[in-house]
Amino acid sequence: MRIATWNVNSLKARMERVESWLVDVAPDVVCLQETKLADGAFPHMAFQALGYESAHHGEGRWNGVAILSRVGLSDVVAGFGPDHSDPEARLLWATCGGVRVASAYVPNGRALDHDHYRYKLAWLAELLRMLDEHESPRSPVVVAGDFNIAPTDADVWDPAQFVDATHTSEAERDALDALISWGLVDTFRLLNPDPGLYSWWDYRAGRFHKHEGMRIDLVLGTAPVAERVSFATIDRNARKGQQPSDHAPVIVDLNPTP
DNA sequence: ATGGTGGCCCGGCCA
Repeated sequence: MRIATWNVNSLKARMERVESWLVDVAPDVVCLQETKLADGAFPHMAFQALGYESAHHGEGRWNGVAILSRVGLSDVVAGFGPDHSDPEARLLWATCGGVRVASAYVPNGRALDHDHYRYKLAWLAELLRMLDEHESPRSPVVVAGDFNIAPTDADVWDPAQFVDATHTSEAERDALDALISWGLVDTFRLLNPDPGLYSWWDYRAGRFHKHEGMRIDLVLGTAPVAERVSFATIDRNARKGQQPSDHAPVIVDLNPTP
């Protein structure tokens, strides 16, 4: 089973690229972030024509997450569940091919002294609470998306540029470590230990061409998922050419269940 | 160099 995550930075602006990428890469499950669409504008039919069922949780102008699947899509839950509201559309769950999948768009944080940073930390705590209450680390669970956190300094081209900034702060990394301690594994890193592997590059200052980016898009999986990982890559080709997203997709292949 | 680019939708916010 091939599972991928991609922050598309507006599905409306990216739809042609996403469609040709689906044909080329042939993923079984795709988690999308930053669709920037209302639910009524989501192109379910276009994805169905390519063989994918889809679910979307959006609010229009900002945020928006989706899951595409050609291995089944059921038990869809938007956000943190009915009893725990989130003012923004950043989380969507579905069961696909025997795996409980979440598409997550973690808040950016903006700045360490900003309210949005406190929202980011609270949001990550809510995600952990939801995992604790509804999922088991002994079951196949994937949380994939744009975490807006670089797990270590090896995931940042120049850590000095992020001192006193978001994405690398101790509290953010502690929150990510709490998810890992719950029982999630950074599946990409299992097969790709080298530094300098990034999934996001700022549009400005030619960062992509200078290989100056960060690895902030993660496919986290519980042990029953991690032990099936056969291949993992970041699809840098999708960041090239005309009108790319500023993120590249992360692709992880799982062996069949034994 | 406290900018730069690109998305929203058309002035300013957000990443």
